[in-house]
Amino acid sequence: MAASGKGSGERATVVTLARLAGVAASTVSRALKGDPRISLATRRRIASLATARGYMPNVLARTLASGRSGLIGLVLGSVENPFYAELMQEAVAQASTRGLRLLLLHAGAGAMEDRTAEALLQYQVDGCLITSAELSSHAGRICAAHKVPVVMVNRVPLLHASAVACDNFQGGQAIADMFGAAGLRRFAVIRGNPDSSTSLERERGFVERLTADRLQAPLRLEGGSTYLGGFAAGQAIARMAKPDRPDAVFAVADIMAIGAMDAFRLAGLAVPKDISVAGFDGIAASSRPAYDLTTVAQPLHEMVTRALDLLNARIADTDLPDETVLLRGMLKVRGTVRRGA
Amino acid sequence: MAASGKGSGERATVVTLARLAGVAASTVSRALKGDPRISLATRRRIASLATARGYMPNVLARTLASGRSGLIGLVLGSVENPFYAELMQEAVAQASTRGLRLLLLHAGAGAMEDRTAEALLQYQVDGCLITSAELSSHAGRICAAHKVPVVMVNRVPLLHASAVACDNFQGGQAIADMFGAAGLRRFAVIRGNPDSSTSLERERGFVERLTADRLQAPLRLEGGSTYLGGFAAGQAIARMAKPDRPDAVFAVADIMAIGAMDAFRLAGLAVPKDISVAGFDGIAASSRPAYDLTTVAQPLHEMVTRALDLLNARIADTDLPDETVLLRGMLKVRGTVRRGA
DNA sequence: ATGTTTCATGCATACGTTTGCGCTGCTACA
DNA sequence: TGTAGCAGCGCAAACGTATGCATGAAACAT
Repeated sequence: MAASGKGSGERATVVTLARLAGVAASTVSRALKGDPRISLATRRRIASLATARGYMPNVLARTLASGRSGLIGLVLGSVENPFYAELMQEAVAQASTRGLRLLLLHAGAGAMEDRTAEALLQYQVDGCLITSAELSSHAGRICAAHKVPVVMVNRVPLLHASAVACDNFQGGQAIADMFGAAGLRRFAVIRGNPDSSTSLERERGFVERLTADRLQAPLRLEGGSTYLGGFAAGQAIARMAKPDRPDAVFAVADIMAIGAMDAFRLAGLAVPKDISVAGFDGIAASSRPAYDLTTVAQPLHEMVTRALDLLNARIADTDLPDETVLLRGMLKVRGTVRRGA
Repeated sequence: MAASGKGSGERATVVTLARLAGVAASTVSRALKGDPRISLATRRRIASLATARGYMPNVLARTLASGRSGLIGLVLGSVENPFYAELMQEAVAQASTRGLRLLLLHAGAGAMEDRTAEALLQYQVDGCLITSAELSSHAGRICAAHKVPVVMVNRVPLLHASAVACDNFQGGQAIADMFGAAGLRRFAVIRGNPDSSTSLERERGFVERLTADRLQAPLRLEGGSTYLGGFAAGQAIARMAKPDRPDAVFAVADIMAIGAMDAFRLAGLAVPKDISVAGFDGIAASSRPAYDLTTVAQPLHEMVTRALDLLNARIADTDLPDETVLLRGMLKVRGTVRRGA
């Protein structure tokens, strides 16, 4: 049998199908969409012809004619933080079931920004999902100028855009409450990327709740939202004299919490006996027995669903007002926090 | 007024620019490409007009006319293994500098395969990078039928396709040599996904070299290329009575080695004092002080470069024969292997 | 001064699809 | 029997770009 198996050589188009069916190309186009103006009999005939010939619509041509590409730009920052890899995977899976495809764009530094934004326009994306802190303002502005709807994920919008995020503030508070209830009294917070609203909100929720409860204000260490940053912060904490040393550490991202735990372990500090640890995100690694990390898990599936909903609505109606959806994360108390009072 | 309609709100097209420059659209098209047939003066004039108007070519229209989309399909499997996340990031970065964009496709189970393959054709991808074991045969066949060049990364081709991979066999041998030189004598290998040629080759290299050196054939455990699989295998090993227990474990992927190390640690087994461990891939986590894992690092950057080169060549000339590039990995001896003889 | 190149550009058409509008017949109602 | 209404379909014009071929003019050689 021939390499192609199906088609008799040429790629099937609406025109070829039309010729075969003895109708006009427009009829084929409409029939394939189930347009009720075409009789059921004709629709069936064309449909079976299409599958027989292995017809695949040329999405690009459709875009040109209709203005809709079915393409969503997914702008990623670094995926060093596994949370973003998980987010991406979820986005790909859900977009695919909705018949959307993702154009993957990397938001590197500086000059790349323009290239990234260019691509968004050149490929006529219908909308855009942004998960990167750095380029949000620039690309966001460009998208707004060209009427491309934008939804930020895990970010609050700095500009004209909608957003879906976890209620980071509330999550930070929840951690503070939990530490307090466990009888912990000396705190540290490992901060994230200072440009990320997400990190700041988590920290703010934590700190404000401690203050409100008249608990000691936490020591603040920089972690930069990376494993290495968390590790370094953990080392710094481990080096402190016992009386000064915090008995509970909140890292505003799991990946940093994991780094800190590794540092503690290497320094001979036991978790949670000597020091309690909590993170935020609920990445897969947090549930590994080796860490069993207490954390606030982000509702990843729901976040992506809502983000695509928001985007879809704004693609259908460009004039919809911006909207921010805040979803509550789920506190998962696991083994890294000392029990009881 | 209808004739002029110069409103800067209008999206600039070749036609718009042509009208403004007082030339034909074809001249604009050629000028923007730097076609030497157009005089330098005209080219300059049009170029400046284009930037002034913020002209962005419509890639989709270009594709329709020229047949080249500049789009590369990137077919991913699960990114549970961080190696693939790193690979993806590298691919995005390099593709972007070459002016290629990536259409992200997820290779889920079963039914998704068809949807995935459909998308490849519908969006007229110029070529396709496949990193997923499961769907390689199916999607590969479809691509071949439609003359879409395919390059497998980290896979050897089962079918009509080119490929770039690390020399997995040689890497497995290198691990065996290193274990032997360290005086280790009782071995275990934690196997990967049984459908993945990569995993099998690593294992084969390891086993054959041990055999060739008249060393004991290794115990074989299943790890399924996941953290959890590695962890379970580690637990199984840790449960063994000391005299039977291997003194060296080769996990054919770092993520499994890390799982096994966690299991050892939890079981009170010290690495490398009680047991030596080696992995394969060189993922970021392997270099963390908490693991400091001996491994064979894959030349990620080089692999992606070669893969894109292969793809480019086959896009330019569809009749180029398939080619498989094997790159040597780099053995990184770190702290998880007992020193000396 | 005439014929021949070379250069710079325009014309037309193609790519595959969508979509507004118009054209047939047929049915039904008066 | 005439005519309005409607179901079913075709025509043709987009969408933005690329490209083979034709064209006109200038430069060159004869």
